[in-house]
Amino acid sequence: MNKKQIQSEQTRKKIADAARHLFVQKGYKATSIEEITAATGSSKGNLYYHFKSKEGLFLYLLDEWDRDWIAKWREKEHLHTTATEKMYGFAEQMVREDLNHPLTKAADEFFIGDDKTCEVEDRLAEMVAEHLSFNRMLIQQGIDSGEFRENDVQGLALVLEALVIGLSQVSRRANLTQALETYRLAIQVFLHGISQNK
Amino acid sequence: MNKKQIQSEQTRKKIADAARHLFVQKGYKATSIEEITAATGSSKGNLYYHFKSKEGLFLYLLDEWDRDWIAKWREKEHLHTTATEKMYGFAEQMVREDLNHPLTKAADEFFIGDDKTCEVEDRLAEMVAEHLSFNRMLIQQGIDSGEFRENDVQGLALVLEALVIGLSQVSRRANLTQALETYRLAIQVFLHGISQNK
DNA sequence: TAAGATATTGACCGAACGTTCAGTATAGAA
DNA sequence: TTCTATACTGAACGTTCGGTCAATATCTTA
Repeated sequence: MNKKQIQSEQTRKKIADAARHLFVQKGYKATSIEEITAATGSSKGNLYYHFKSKEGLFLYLLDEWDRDWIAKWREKEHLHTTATEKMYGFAEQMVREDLNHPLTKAADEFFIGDDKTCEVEDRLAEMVAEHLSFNRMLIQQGIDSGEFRENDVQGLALVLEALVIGLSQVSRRANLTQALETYRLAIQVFLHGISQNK
Repeated sequence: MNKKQIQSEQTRKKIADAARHLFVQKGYKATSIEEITAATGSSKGNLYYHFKSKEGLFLYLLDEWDRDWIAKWREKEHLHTTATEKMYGFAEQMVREDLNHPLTKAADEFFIGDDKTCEVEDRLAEMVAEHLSFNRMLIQQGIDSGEFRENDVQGLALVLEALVIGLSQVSRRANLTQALETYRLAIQVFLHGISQNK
């Protein structure tokens, strides 16, 4: 690869990294192009040379995030045998790789806002569906193995999604160990409940 | 009261209602003053005659919401005897009175955003603390009565808060019956868990 | 009814933001 | 070295938005 191509790709990566960090920290709308370029040191025009638009940049980050997440999950999934273990692993990856990932905060802005492009809307709907499908699979697995009680799987998938989204928001300003603790407790509650009658 | 005063108060209420509806539906930033005035039929200047600023309007809505919520809760609290029943009642009120209340969506925007006034920041921190305190009380009550297993109360309060926040987001585009169902299931899971081993 | 207080209007302002573009710098090809 | 495609710059543009204000309408009071 050319020296120029390498440098170009580095710049692209630099912009993407800075943007990801800012989107995650401040949300989509609250992050300005100017801030992103200020964080990279390169110029506004250069950002638009590498990315079609702000939406396009965000979309790129979503895709990247999605690919990374699934890859990392597949890497570690086999370490967990039971569905219960998988659930804790799921929570752990959520916190470790992903605490405050772009989706949680920014996707919501897109869903509600009226300035979204069809392309983004479709992609987001797709991602939420994937999430719910993932949750359903995880839960169904536990039910099949007898770990979890028979129940409304779709409903539980939704509840789990809600829990994860809420946890991400509540933990946004917490440090990693605190967040991990809260996530673990949440999953523990989700799995075992707090009811006394056993 | 004067005819003029009555009309003025009606206008004020009309603006507040429209603003609440829009904030709840679209979030804080995404809702423009122009939209609010368009929804009320009155003018921009008139809004600024009745409210100090956009932030002031939002703050007013938060206070109003808070007062209403607590009043309604106190009204119905005695109907529930056990902590378990209270928890369901809590969820029901959340959905019925409050599905997508201003706090959930907009408070998050304020917390992260850098354009917040100290006054708003303090008020929001106060409200979150109140929420957690409320949750703690509810949970502690259940533990004292033997309904809930002994556990980390502060942590559980945080988890419950996360659950409620997440549920509100997930249910934003659902109808009331669907939302109620999801909330009930979530509380049921929170209370009893999904684990098989009893 | 006249004067004054109160309520309402909408054009306007300045700042912020996403986006564009004419121009410059640089690395590889010829 | 010269030429060209690629990488990059930053001033400028159009739009949006929160907020202001002088003018006007409406109601109360004396």
